[in-house]
Amino acid sequence: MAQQEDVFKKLVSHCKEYGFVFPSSEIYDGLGAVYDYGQYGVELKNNIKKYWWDSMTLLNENVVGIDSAIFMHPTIWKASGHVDAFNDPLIDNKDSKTRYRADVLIEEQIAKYEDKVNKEVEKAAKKFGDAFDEQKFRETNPRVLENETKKEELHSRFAKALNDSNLEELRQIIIDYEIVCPISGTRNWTEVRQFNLMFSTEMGSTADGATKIYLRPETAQGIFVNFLNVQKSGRMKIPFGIAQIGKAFRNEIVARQFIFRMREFEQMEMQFFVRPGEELEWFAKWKDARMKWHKALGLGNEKYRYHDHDKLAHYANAATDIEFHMPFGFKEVEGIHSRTDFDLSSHEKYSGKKIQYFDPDLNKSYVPYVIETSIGVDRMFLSLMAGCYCEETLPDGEVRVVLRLPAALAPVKLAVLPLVKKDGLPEKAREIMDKLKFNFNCQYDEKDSIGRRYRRQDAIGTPYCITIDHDSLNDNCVTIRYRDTMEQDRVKISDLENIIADKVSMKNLLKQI
RNA sequence: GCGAAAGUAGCUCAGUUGGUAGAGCAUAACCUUGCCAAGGUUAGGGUCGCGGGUUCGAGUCCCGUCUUUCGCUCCA
Repeated sequence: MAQQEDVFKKLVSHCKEYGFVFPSSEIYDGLGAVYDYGQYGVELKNNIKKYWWDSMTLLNENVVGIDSAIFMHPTIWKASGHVDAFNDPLIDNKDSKTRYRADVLIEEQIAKYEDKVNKEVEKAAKKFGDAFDEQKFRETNPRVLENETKKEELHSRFAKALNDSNLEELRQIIIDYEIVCPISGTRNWTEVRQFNLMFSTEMGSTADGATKIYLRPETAQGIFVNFLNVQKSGRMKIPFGIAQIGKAFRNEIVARQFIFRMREFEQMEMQFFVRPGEELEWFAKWKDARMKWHKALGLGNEKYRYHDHDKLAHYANAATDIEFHMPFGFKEVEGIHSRTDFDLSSHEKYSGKKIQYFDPDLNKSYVPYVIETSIGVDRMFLSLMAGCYCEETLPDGEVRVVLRLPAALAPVKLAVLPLVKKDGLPEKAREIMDKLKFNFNCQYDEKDSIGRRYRRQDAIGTPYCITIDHDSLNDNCVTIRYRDTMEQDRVKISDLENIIADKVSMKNLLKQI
């Protein structure tokens, strides 16, 4: 484990040192759990997105893409369940380190007062037998009266605090009524906090006319609310899917582990609409298809596994994760969920619009069922970095740091290196650069010894280097050096374009799915 | 959020009982070599996370704060 943490630390350093990922706002001490992608990071990230997008929209005739806005009508988040599901006032006991819902703690206290009253009444009833006048006892017994008063005071304060969403008052109530933690028995409480996982902002330029809107916590809802638009304008027939890549935002309580859990992140989601009753069949199909997509990258099949959910979310009838072996253990990279008709039905209800599909084969209308595949771009990025980062000891004992990224995803495809920076070699190299730069991300480097330049390219995952030497000027050939094997071939300059194009093509990757 | 540890150059780190900052690698320029890092000369780069306090004097001691990492907690 210590060794794995070590690898993780090295990976984070490597990401920063070589321009893949930087902490956000670093010169201002950073911003919690927000990161920026650097010059190589953005290339890798774009390539990941292209790999996914092409695998969805090119390989599946019945999957099309959209790009919906981040801002959406606030009622959408009521329909999806996001507004209500995460609105509880929470408080922590510092001694037992246990988190409670503040409202539940207070309600329990109210119940305790009621219990006390009831016990007094029971006791008296036993004692006095038939002669017991409960009404009178309740009105006169000092202990009953005391508890009743407390209960009522507490209840009205509590109701008012809840109504006003007054979190400080909730805490004050807990302190005033000496409510203790059931585990530690202490009253060492934190502040009461409301954890809403959605970020909100205001739309509208005047303060009083502004509407509270949310930054989307998932991209899926943008697909659901456009279901009819796409289905009708694209003449889509069920089964069909809608894919989308975009930013999502979650105000995580604890965001950690580098880019694994961020507050601003990017999702690649595909919602596949199917006939009711056929959803589990499609669920199995997508589960399989998505795993193939991952394994085609060649990071090693043993690094992936499924994690089937036993406990299902309110909307799902089947769910599984694809987990990747990160340096800190197997972690979720992608989720595949059978979401039933929960979302579309809910939007029907809240919008008042019929959201159904007329199925000519069945000759009837229905609300389609949905299979969702949802993958985090940033997690995918991290799994690639983790899976490809390699410190290799060469036969002479020297250590080589190499990023064995799939060629199709590598930020830089080709480095063009004159063996020496004189004798017309740089000029020849520039000539080759100018021919190839339209096809691939190429990098020219003439600084330092050739060996050192190879290592620099290894560190950013450049799969191919070509070296222009003195012979090149006469025979129009260059050596091509392979990142993974460090072997070299001599090839014609005129063949370079085709050779490299084939090696870095996304097509060859997609064919393996 | 609670608890623990850490924060000094782009990266990894050193810095003695408190006396105004160093190394290796990296970067840039020039010279030299030329197919797998670490040749020579030179240069740039740090208000020691930030703010207060103690002191004649703080990278060092104290307090606060921010950030990061780990554990717990949470995770549609």
